[in-house]
Amino acid sequence: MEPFPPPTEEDEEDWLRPQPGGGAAPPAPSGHSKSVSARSTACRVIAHVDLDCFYAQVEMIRNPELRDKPLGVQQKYIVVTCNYEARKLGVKKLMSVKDAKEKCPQLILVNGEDLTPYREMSYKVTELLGEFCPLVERLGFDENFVDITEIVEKRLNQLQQSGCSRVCVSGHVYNHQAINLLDTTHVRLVIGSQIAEEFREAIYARLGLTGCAGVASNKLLSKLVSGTFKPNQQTVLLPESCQDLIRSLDHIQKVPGIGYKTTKRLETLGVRNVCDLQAFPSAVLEKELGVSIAQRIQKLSYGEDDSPVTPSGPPQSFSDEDSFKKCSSEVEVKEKIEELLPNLLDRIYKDGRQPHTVRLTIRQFSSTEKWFNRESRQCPIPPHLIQKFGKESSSVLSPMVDILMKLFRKMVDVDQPFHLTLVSVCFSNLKDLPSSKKGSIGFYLKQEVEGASQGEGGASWNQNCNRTGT
DNA sequence: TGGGGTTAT
DNA sequence: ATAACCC
Repeated sequence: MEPFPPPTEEDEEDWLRPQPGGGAAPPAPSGHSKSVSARSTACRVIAHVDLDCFYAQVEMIRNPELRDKPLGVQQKYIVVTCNYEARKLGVKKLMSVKDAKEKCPQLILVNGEDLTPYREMSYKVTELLGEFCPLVERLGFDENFVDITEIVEKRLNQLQQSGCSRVCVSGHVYNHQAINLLDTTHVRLVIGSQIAEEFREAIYARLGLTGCAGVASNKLLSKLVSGTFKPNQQTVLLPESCQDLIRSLDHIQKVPGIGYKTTKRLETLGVRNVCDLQAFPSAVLEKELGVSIAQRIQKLSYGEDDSPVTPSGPPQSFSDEDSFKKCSSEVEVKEKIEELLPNLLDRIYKDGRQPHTVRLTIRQFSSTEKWFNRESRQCPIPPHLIQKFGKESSSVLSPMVDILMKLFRKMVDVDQPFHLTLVSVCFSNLKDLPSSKKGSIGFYLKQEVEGASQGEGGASWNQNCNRTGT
C-alpha cells in the first residue's frame, strides 16, 4: 500500500548479515556488533486489532441483504452502532433512535439486545489470533491486543539468515515517517506491520470481518495508532512520532486509562490536554490522585505504558441484564430474574466450568443521580447446587431464583415502595470441574488427555471445553 | 446511554 | 461491595 523508500547503498550493507552467534546468543561482553547489541534493547511489538462497527458487521453477515443499506443496531431506544452506509448519512454511535430516524429515515434497525451472536463471533476472532500467538488480550467484544514480539524476533532471524535485504511495510506509517532500515526498532515494527496484515487477512478470509490494526511498541500506542486510518486499514507507529500521536489527542479523556472521574478531577486542577498533564508537577498530582494513579496516568501522557498483554483466556464471569422503565413489585422482580436465568445457565453449561459465586445487581430509579446508582449483593453458591451445574436440566433454576430473591431483599425493603430500572445477574468465581479425583480411573484418563492437548500449543482453552451438544 | 466485561481497593 | 476503567 504505502510506497516504501528504496534502500540506499548503505542500507543494503549492514543489518541483514547473519551476526556471529546467529543473533540468538547472549550479547558479547564488549560486543560492538550492531545486531547483538540491539538485541538486548529489543522493543516489544504490540498489535491492536479493532473490528469495524462490530455488531453491524455481524448482523450483515447474518442477513446479507442488509449489506448495502444503512443499518443500525438497536438496544432499547439507542442505536449502539451502525454500518458505514448509515454513518455517511449522519448516524452516530450511541445516538437515540429518534435522532437517528430524523437524520436518516431509511435507516434499517435490528435489535441487538441479545449479545449471543456477537459474543460467539467475538471469541472466534480471539481464537483465530490465538493460533498465531498465545498472548492475546481481549478488550470488550471487538478489540484484541496481541504481543507479537516473539514472532517478530523469529522472522527477523529468518531474514538475517536468508540474507534477504528488503522488507516492506504493510499499510500506513503514522505521520508518513521515513523508515530507517539501519534502525532495528524500525525493522521490527515493519515486520510487525506485516504480521498485522496477516491477522486482518485471516480474520477476513475465515470469518468475513474487516477491521483496523495498529502496531507500536506498547499497548497504549498500538491502540491509539490503530484508529488513525479508519475503516479496514492499518497503521504502524515508529518511535520518533510517538509524541506527535499522543499530543494529537485534544482531550485527556481520549487517553485510554483516563476515564470520566479522573478527567473531572484533572479539570479541577486546570489540566485539560495531554501537554498540560505532561507538564503538571508530579508531587501535586500524587497528592491529588494517589501515587499509583498519578504515576500511571502521567506516564500514559508521555505515551509510556509497560503493562503486559495479559492473555484473557476463558471469561471470568457470565452475566445477563435487562433494563426497563419500571419494575416495582416482588413478583415482577422474580419474573425478570426468571427471564435472565435460563440463558445464563445455558452459557455456563456450555462453558463447562462451575461458578461458585452469584451476584444480583439492581439500579433504582432516581431523577437526580444520572445512571450511576447501581447496588449489588453477592453470596457463595451452596455446594449441593454447584454440583448440579455440571449436569443439564434446570434443577438449578428454582433454587437459584430463591437465592437471588433473598439477595434482592437484602437490598430493598419490599414493604416500602420501590422503582427498579435494571436487573442483572452475574455468575463468577468459575472453577474447573473436579472431574479428576485421586485414585479414580477418571484421574488417569484426564491426565492423558490434558498432556496430549498441552503439546499442541496455542489456543487450547476453548477447543476442549466447548460442549455445545452431546 | 446499552449490555456487557475487567481490575483495584 | 463498590468504584474505577474498557468496549
